[in-house]
Amino acid sequence: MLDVRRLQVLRAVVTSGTVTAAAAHLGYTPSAVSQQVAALERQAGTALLERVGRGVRPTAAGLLLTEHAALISAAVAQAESALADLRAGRTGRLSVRYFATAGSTLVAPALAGLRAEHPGVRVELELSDPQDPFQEVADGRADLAVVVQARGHAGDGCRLVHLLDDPYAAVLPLGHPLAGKEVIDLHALSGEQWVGSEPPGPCLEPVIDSCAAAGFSPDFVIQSEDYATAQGFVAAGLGVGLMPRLGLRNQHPGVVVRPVRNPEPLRVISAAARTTALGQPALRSFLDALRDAAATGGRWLLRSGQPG
Amino acid sequence: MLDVRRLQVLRAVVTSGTVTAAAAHLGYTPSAVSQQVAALERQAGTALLERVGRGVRPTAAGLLLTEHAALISAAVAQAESALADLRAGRTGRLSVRYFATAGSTLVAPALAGLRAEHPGVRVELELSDPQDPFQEVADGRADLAVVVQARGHAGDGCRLVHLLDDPYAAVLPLGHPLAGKEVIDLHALSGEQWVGSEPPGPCLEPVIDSCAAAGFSPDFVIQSEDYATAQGFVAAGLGVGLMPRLGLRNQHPGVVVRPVRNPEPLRVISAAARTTALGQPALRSFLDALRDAAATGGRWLLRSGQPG
DNA sequence: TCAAGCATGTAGGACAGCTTAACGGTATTG
DNA sequence: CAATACCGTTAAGCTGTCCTACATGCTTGA
Repeated sequence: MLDVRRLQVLRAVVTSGTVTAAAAHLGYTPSAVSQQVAALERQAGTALLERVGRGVRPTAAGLLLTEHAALISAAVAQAESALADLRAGRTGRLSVRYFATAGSTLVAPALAGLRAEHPGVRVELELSDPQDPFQEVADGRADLAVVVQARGHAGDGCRLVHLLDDPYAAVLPLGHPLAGKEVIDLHALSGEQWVGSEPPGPCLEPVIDSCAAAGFSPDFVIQSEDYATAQGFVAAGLGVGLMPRLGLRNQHPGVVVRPVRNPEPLRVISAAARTTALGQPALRSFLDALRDAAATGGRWLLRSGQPG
Repeated sequence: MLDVRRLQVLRAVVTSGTVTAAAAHLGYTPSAVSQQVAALERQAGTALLERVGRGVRPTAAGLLLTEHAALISAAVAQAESALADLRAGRTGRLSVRYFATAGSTLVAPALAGLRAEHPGVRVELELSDPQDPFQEVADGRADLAVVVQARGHAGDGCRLVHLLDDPYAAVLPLGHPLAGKEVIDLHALSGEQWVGSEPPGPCLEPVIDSCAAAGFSPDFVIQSEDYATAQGFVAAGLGVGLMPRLGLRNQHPGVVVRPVRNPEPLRVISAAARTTALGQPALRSFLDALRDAAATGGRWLLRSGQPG
């Protein structure tokens, strides 16, 4: 196998014309260069330089290897350039997992911010069950996930970045007796029939826990899978519901939304990424953009919390 | 600058999947491989491998560098292949110098032989003044020269390979008094008017020297530059000449050619090549072909020497 | 819980590679 | 034509690199 380093030395000699000039150019002594070329000749099995007068001239084999050395050097330079691009975030891939209600408020503006800062980064978005995108991140199948923080989840080489506290609100049909109140005490809903709006998981937990804290257990008469459908059930008078604010940005005309207290259920929305991947500029940029989006989104949540 | 050797180690790890397997494949210990990758990570400024469970997984940067390592490896392999082709004589360039009368008898058949054995070798033929193609060979402007050996020419890093002794013959006009003899004594031409057939140089020297040995100095009444024209002058009755057999393969109808003796002038035709270039298979093959052509050409010279 | 396998550190020794110094050869200059 | 300066090469010596042997931490399967 030819030694690439020695090929570069040969190239320096051939382009410089003399061993001494090449040595000066490389920061070596002429002796070192001469020895390197001699070693390369031993590897190649052929003379590569011919002494002529006071200097040297490449043989046919030497010229051939010099040309190829240039090609190899270009390939290495290309690798370095690609690596630099990747390190600087000018290129690369970012695999992002998110869940439905986080899409429009958090992911979409964050993606716009990333695109502005790192146009060369290709983002692969995938809607995921909110249950365990952790594993996908930890396994490396994804680089970042927007998740609803569950109780037991201590990061597994993963770093959780807090984005937003998403409060749940009461969703009542128009004309419901409690619709007149500005803020609803959670216990006031204890006797109602309930429309469930999410499958068991981290999004349902705050509801169950808060109701338990208020001293009752909700009586689900129907179970929906998404908040739009659940609002339809509420509007149809099947019952009341508790839904997170992020799921209520598109509000059904047949329902009223009221803040809840004592306690106010919350779900914590975070971003998860591998600790090792945290150095990537593109990922950091996306995280920052997510935080920005969460801040503005949070302001909107607060405003909508006080209906006027 | 990225170390190419370490890139290959990284590639082995990524393709093998584990450090241990890569080490076994490379003939190293896992520790050595791990250290090499660590050093490469230091050079690259980024993590390239991530520990996952019991093995390792390449990061985005690691995967990128692995792909580029494959490209670089291919470039090196191509260089090695090209070098092997050159060494084996499957490719390359051969710059050949020759002089006019050697062309048809020596160079042409030799070239055919070379083509049969090394079809990939490109030959650059150039008609040269026969005076000093030595310098062109020594300087590397040519790889091989067919030359007329001069007296003082001790090779200057050049090797001379004897090809042919080319005897001079007397060229007489039809009806010349000496045309009836089978063999002509050189001294018999001492009183004649002479047609010179070559400029001063290694081809003229044997004529001058032989005449001096025969006790006279030729009286040139006209000087030609080539043998065809010189034969025309002889046929026109301007005088007699001494021309080498190789220059008489195309014989003018108005002349007769007779062998000469006491002494018989000779020019020695050799091939010159740099000693350092003597290892090239293509050059050796061409030299062998030249010797073959000289042998068959020599037989022809002998036959034509005894006109029937 | 134990054992096997993997990756990764640490210490030590072998090797490669660079430097210094000296030599043979070549072109330039007086 | 002699002297000089320059170039490439070689030998000897030393420093740094790199690999091995061994130990450790960690993960997975029995």
